Amino acid sequence: MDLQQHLNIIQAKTVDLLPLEELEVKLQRGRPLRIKYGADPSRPDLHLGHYVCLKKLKDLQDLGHQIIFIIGDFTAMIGDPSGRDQTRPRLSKEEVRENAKTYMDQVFKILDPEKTQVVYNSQWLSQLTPYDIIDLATSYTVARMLERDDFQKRYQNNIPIFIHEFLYPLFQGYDSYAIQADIEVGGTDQKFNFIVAREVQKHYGQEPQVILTMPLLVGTDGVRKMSKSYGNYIAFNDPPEEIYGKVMSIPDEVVLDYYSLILFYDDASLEKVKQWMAQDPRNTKAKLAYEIVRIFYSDTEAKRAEEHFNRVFRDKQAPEEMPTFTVPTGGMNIVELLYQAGLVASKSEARRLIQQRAVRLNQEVIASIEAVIEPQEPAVLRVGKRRFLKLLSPNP
RNA sequence: GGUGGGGUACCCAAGCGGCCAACGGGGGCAGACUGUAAAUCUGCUGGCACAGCCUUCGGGGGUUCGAAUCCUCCCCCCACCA
Repeated sequence: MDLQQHLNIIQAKTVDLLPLEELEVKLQRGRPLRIKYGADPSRPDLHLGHYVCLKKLKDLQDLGHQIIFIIGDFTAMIGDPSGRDQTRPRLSKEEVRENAKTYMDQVFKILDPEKTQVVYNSQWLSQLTPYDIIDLATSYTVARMLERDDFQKRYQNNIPIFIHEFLYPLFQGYDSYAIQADIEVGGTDQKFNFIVAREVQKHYGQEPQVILTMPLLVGTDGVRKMSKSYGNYIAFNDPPEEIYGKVMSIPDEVVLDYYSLILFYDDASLEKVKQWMAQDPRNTKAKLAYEIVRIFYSDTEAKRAEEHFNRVFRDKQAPEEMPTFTVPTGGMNIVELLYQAGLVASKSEARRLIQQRAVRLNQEVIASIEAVIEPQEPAVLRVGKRRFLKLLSPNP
């Protein structure tokens, strides 16, 4: 493979890749590059938004470069309050370890564990003395810190910025120095931090890293970026049917984004998807859903998820598998039953749903909150579109 | 350190002694329509033993027949000044 091909793969789907010249110089040396990726162990649930970067890491790994995964345990133990409203929970060492394990289990669905190095940044950050920290702090100015758009926004909107939040980008930069990163990969929201890292590396006389940012994936609401706190995410650990269903529910406008950033379709292929989308949006999306399930599971699971979806939502049949509940002899009040079976969070919710004609027993709407359900088989209770319960008779 | 403004349900935001489980918007849930898309229309959105009762308006104490609303102390946030 020549340099240009190599570069093309690295460059695919990136937003920033700079400075390009420095990357070329690094590549020309012929040695594997050290690729940094930072993980936040306070949020161990990975979702498709993370996948965009992981896919990039995977491609880099396949090109023979060394992936270095930094678990930001130091930050997690201190409790970084950035990202607005809530103070992040401070985690104990044990919790961090556990989260990190959960995190990496998911990562290794994509990356090759044999070729991935995992390190904890407390290893070096906790060694820093006040002297070291002040020295580190001389590598950047307050004015430049305030350039960061989220700081700027907060500053303008009277949302507090804490001193230590200025320190985090510096620590992140120190991470780059500590592991001698050649490239750092992350979402575009990380660009600022990556730039700070370059300054930090220079401060210590190290060759600065190249910045590689990936687009942020829009969430299932089609509006905001995918994020756990917005509840618009598709998690690595979601069951196959869940992933399939969530993909089917994304707005049409973002289907192309997903083909591009998850499946990494090139421009020519995307053009075809675009046409297909215009003709048959339903199946264009179904294909997407299938492929995404396949990434995290397998062909078999993807097939099963598809069948499940078609059965339940297209053909409006009950799913093959659903939770069960044994109705006691003599019957049970419907409100009580829904609550005890865990289909609703409270009895009030059960009453509301019944009054809204959202509860069905074998296709028949149950309209009265006084209704008593007798043991019978086969019987399927359904709440709304997606909550199902199989009723059983007590064993004689 | 001083002065002024502010903390209300998942989020934003009204209310400023009883008509307040608390206007309105967002989000969410449900129904109709669909491709479980979007858009649109409608209803719901604290709990329970549900024409009633219980808990909720930063925290504690108090005034009152009655407080999210008044007094007091405390905690937190913001702005300006120093």
